[in-house]
Amino acid sequence: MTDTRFDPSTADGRWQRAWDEARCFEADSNSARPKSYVLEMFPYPSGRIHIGHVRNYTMGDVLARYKKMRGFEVLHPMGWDAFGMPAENAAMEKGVHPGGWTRENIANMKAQLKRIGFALDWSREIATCEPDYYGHEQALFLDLYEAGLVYRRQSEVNWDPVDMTVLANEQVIDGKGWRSGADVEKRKLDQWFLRITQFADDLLEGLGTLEKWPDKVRLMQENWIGKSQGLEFSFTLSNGESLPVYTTRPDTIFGATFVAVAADHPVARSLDNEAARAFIALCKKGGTTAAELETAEKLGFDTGLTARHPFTGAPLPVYIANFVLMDYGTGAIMAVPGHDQRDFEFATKYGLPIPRVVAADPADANKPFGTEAEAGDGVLVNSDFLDGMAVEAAKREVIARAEAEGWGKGTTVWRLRDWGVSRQRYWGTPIPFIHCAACGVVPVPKDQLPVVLPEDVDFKTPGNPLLRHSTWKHTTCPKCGAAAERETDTLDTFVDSSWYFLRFASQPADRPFDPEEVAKWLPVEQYIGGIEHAILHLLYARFWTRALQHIGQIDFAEPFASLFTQGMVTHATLELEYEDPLTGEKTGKTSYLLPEEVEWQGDKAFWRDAKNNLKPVKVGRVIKMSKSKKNVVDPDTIIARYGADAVRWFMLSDSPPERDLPWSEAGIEGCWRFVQRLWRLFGQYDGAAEGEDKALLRKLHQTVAAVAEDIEALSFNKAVARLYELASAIDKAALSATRAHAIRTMAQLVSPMMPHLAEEGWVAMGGEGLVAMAAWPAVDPALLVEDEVTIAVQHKGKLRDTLTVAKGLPQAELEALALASANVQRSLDGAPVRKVIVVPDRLVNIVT
RNA sequence: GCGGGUGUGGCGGAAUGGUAGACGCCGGGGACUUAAAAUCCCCUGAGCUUUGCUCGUGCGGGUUCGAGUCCCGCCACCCGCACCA
Repeated sequence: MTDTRFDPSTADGRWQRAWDEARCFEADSNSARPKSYVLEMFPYPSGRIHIGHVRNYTMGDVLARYKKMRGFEVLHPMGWDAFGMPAENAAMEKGVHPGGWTRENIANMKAQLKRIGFALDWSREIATCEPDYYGHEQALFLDLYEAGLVYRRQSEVNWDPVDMTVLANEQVIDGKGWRSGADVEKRKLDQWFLRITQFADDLLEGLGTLEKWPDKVRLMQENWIGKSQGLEFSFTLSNGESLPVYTTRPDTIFGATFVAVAADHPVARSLDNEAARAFIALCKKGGTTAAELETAEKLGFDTGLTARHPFTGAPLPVYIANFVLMDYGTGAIMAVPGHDQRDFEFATKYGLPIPRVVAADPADANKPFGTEAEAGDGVLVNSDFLDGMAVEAAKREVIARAEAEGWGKGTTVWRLRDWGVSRQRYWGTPIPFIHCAACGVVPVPKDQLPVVLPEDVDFKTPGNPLLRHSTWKHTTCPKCGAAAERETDTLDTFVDSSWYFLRFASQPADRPFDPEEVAKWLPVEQYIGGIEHAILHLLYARFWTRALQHIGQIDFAEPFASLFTQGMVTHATLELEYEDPLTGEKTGKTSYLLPEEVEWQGDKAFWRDAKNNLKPVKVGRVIKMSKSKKNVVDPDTIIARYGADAVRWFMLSDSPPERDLPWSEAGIEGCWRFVQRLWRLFGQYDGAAEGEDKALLRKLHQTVAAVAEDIEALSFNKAVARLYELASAIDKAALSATRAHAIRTMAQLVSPMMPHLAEEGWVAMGGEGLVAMAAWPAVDPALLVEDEVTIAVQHKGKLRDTLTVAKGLPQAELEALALASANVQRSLDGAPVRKVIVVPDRLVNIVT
């Protein structure tokens, strides 16, 4: 066999073509094998595959290839989350068409993915921006409309008054539009909503069945749904009107010292008062995000109205407050400054009283507050009939009294809000409705779908091109035939990603999916993606699946049986300080460098200038790779240099997959060396060698079992460590039939991770067919157990000695051996033994 | 601000409440070579009075024969917050 180096530049492409020709990775839904659906979150086609994608898809690929070797019929598809803002930004900045830009990006990224050797079923590829995808989405949207799950109402958006356009939250920077720099305003528009709140309880309950989801994601979703029990009641205002409020802390009702309403609350808007209008206008400034609202300084406006306290009859001042949300509860609150931080800050600012009604101990009833509210548990004080009660009992008591006296009732309130899906943008799925002056809002008949986006649009003027288009929106009413206008809002791209996993299972031309095929493949056995999707995407996909179940199109509620959230790929930032070209002095200005532009000497980085001088480079913090910081590596560059397998191996090594992975030149070099080391090992395969090596055989079987276990647990870093150990054991072993067998088995074991090298070695060692199609090696359980164990001997909890003994040695013998140890005797130094703890096959701890 | 997570040698990390630091990287020493690259072997948490002892898993407490692991209180960093995907 050859002793030259493994050459990925020729081998990678050769095997990628071989897999394509054998159509290895096309899923056959008629197969009798057990099925396994492995899915990674599909990418946005930004133009280039990011190293984070490589990590994500390598993990899924290892699992998919492994499952195939274990005899499963594997569905491992790939597609493109192809609608969204970046395409429109590119159109505005570079004058390209969003569709052309997106499709070109898809072609580039697909070629990149192919070069990494992923075992993907490209015959099922989808792009959400094509009418043969989004047309079916429009049909599903109409189905949900018929089921009463779609409605329209007014909702706030970020409005840029200079660009005359709606801004996304990320386009609002410090309350100003990112392009215009103008102060952003909140503006109300008629928008489309999905009734996700109808499934709130169900989505919450369903979390309990998702045993293979990370606890943290389930907890985040639970908190997001935010089920709370509270009291809804109405204050009578001094003008005679009634003001409904909702509180989750009815127990603290005697601590209420004021009432606050949202800026867009009817009570606020009805004030005939210049100062009030000015204050409401002030509240309209700034963005719409929760983070912004909650960190902004608490501001209020005294309406002059008072509200009558339901128990004491005291008049409480009514404020308009910028921290009260119209979307949650009733848009009005009873404020209890002692026991709510926001109310506390507000009361402090406006000099309102802060009484204590909950104390850790009844004796602390008049203990003053520090600089913060106390939201914790305790006993009610200063609260009339509630005094002495625990918080929970007091909540029940107040609700019971309110209900008995008829002025309020116990209510369940959800933090979860309905899903606003309207986007005032071009590059998205057109919402299939028509506005008719006579008939109102009319759905587009299904036989007229898809409503296709016009291609002839321009982005020279700001705003939605669909609104400006000369013909597109003009149509006729499907009901009365009169002239009418199309809806110009498009759907949130989260809608596109809420059902793509169904379309992968089957792609009929006349329907969104074939229910029988979906039943065969779904739910997804393993879903892999970033933690940043823990709430929105995953909750919306769960909702959409439930909605389809609700209308009888599918018969399961949860799309993803098992979820894994992987960490990011990170790298230090590299900064070079400019020097004045004439004087050579530092200018204080710096620029970021790409990792490939620096040279390392130990942990110091340098940049080589045009005159071949080395300039020191400042190595910054290790952070998520981002284009703006230039701390990125391009998958194509490193694959060209090291081959796909070394890159794949790096993605799996060292860092646990759920944690961040710091990219390093030294690390990828190490992976490259291991690729070559395995290649040399394959070269040592000798099919004619004789003799058994029991120790190596044991190590081999232990490794096969452990690697299988690690891959199934997605603990790739541990599997990698095991394979390093096995490689070292084989290296050290003398020539034998066992050694040859182990070398050949190694090709199978690394095949999910380094498939090109594995194929090349497999064929060189006379393996039949493709190793990608070979079976996973069998394990002999008898070879997994060791017959000797090492026992730790401790005295005073510290290690004093170790003993190597036969497995299963009785406790009394272990104890005797431990006490006989010279190290133990020296440590004991004659002290009397009080107690000996023996854990069989593990340790002996002597207590004195 | 609210919700969630993470923290172990110079670095990435391993460790069913039971020998902390597996495995890899970096570094040091050696072999091979005219030389280099490549490769192979050995060493590599800190300190000390070095057959061994002490300290050591972000910080401060606690439970336990025994704590990286369990409990309480902090600190730092990361993710999400509903129109980025």
